[in-house]
Amino acid sequence: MSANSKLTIAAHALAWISLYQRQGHEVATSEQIAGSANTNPVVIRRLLGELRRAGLVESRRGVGAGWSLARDLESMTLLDVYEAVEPGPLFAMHRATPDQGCVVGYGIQPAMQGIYEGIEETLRRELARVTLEDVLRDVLAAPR
Amino acid sequence: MSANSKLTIAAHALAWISLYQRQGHEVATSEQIAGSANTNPVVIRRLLGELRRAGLVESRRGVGAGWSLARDLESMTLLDVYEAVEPGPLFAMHRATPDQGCVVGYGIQPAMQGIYEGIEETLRRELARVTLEDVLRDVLAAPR
DNA sequence: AACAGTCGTAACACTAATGGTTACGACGGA
DNA sequence: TCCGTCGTAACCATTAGTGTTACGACTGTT
Repeated sequence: MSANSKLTIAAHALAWISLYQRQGHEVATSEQIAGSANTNPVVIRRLLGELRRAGLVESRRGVGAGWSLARDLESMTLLDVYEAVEPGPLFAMHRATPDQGCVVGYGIQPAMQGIYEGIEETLRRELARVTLEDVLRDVLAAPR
Repeated sequence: MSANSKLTIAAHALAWISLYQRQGHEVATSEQIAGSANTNPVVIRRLLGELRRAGLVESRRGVGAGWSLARDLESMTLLDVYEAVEPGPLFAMHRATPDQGCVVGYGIQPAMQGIYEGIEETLRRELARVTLEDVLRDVLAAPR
């Protein structure tokens, strides 16, 4: 499947910002976060831009600019982040419309759509059970 | 996320083969299935080849060749199909190793891996709850 | 023995998504 | 006015999925 690390990087960025703020700083820069995540600052800015549209973070411009949390980590779940950065459904239908004259071709899409909806709902429930505060706690619990 | 229709096409093919066999035919050809799914026979052969490796279907060669089910649809779940056609994990880690000198960079991967494992286990449980017989029933239940 | 139909698979092209990089204008505090 | 950072466009590289052509391998039939 997709080698999609957006959810991981987003969680990384949120945990980093929160920890940095707890150390007394007001905002974190995309360059600092990119250094920790070992990627490019533009990648971080793009990703945090999506999180800002979802109301999870805020950004300040000008000198002394950077990113800060818009809400408490406790109130943010992986589902919030997932919906902010992952647009489409988990499973896709046929690329081309199947043969509507065939019984299977006619009925397969409604059948699979119903099944997929149930599965994705379960996935969302699982993602909603994990807060970013949980993530940060797990991060700090890693053995040295 | 990934526009990945392999699971859908695989379910389509299995339902089609089963229905065709219930009508008295021994084997279905990749060309027939491709006609119903509106795709190329080679795509179907590749996909069914993966299902054969997983023990879900069998193929016969020579004249009068084609594909047949290796097991009853009742004993096949979407998880069997999913594992046969989807290789990797649902969520990926960072492309490049994060900064191991940073607390977050050091702890993020074990933390996310633990979380992701739980979520994927839930996904597998959901997929295992749906048999291909369920899928075929839903297909035939589509209103005309 | 030859033929014909179908699988098995390699090779290639096309598309879309993701991620990395450079560049540069916009913004706002000093 | 200057400087640091965001916002965003543009482009490239890589990868995965899909569609297509081609052709050898296999096997029942004639």
